[in-house]
Amino acid sequence: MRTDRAKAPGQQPPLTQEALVGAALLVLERDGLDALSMRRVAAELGVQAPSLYWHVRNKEQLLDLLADALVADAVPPPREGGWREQLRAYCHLHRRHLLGKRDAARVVAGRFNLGPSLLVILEDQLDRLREAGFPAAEAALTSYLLGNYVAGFVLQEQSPLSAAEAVGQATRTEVVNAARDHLQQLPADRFPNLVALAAELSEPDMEDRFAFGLERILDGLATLLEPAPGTR
Amino acid sequence: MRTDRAKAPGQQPPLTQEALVGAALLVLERDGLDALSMRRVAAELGVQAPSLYWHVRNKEQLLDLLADALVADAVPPPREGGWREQLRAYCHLHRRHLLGKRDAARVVAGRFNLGPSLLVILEDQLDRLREAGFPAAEAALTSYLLGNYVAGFVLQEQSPLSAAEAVGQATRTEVVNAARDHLQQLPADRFPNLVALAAELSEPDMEDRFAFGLERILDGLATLLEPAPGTR
DNA sequence: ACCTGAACACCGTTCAAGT
DNA sequence: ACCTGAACACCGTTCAAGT
Repeated sequence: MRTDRAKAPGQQPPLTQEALVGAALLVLERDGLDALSMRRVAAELGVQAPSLYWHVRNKEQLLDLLADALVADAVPPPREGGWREQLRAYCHLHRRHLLGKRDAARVVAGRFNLGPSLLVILEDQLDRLREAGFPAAEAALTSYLLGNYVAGFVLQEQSPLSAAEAVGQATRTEVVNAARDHLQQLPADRFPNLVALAAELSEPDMEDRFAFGLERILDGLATLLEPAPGTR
Repeated sequence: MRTDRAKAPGQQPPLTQEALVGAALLVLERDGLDALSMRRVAAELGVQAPSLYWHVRNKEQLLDLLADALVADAVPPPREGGWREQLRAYCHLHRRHLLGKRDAARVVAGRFNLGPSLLVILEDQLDRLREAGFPAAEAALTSYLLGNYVAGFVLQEQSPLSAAEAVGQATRTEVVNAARDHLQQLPADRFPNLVALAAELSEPDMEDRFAFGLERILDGLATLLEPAPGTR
């Protein structure tokens, strides 16, 4: 085997943080997060693993940098329409963006690092929110809420449904069917709702689920911004 | 060293899935998720690592079981007050419950396995939602939304703020202060909102953030259930 | 300043072999 | 049926040593 070295033909590009992140992006996309090791990133650069530690404190820091790189090429929606339309577009784009990159949500979710790319997005979002009339504190809270919602949702969405699927021993629809059957065969006296809603619960139309949650949040933000007539 | 064996004085309790899960819970609470290895769980049971594979397909399956065990002792809120109060209480309890167990959100979030304990909670939630007048499909979507929100939120909340904190080289307030300073020193012409909102963005009053998002969601569900007067 | 070799202390998982 | 020993193919990280 011995594929460790001589893999990258030209290793003239100097080893920098950006080079590490580029290699990490490549490994992530090609091999997935579980296979993303320091050794493999190093091999991608034609270098030994310990060399990376000169440019990066540890793997966690590399993952922080990777997370920021994953949102670097996100494209904000056009600045037209009301704040609702803009936030909706923002979230749908963000979801699509994460879904387009392998294991992206697993890297991004639960990682609070204010990298340069994220700062640009955050600034843009806050600006739109302020312009829409959101007070400062509420704008910050809203931005956090939306980012959290999208990342958390896609995390679920990108995760294997079960250990069986993760290991490739069952396809996604097999798992879904098994789940529905399982729910339907529960004792109807103890779990009437699960039995009745077996299909809705097990068949994950993620598009619908995402839109549902997002519209609830947008509605909630609307009543915050424009309280219902007669409330004040 | 050799602490592998003879650690558990009585290994008479037969090796079962429940025993594995119990040991895994113990290791998780004591050593954290990063230290939760098959070998360590086995050691906890006075047994060799390969033995576990007789009772469990692989580590993923053990984590699935662990995730369900983590919500097994969740206590649903009292069944009094309107649906809003009940859902609010549900989510706050769920958050507190996850926060109370080390790395719990990291195990639970992004893992969709319908274990027995989760089924009980789901049934109870659906029942309350149906009783409150939610149509079947909306009840299922709402339950998913809330579960996703809480798990995703706590995942962020329980995660280290940066690689520095993870490695114990900086305290949480040090990281927060550094983040605030970083935001404040950004060029004010390009990042006016980040500079202005530096404090709000970097000082994470997680209690507030959680409540804010939750109230928005509840408001959104309210307008779904009881459309604003004059809308129809 | 930057990279390598060798090593340490681990991993998850398989599989023949034991009982 | 259930557990062990030994092994395979890996990990992240440190550190002296090289250039």
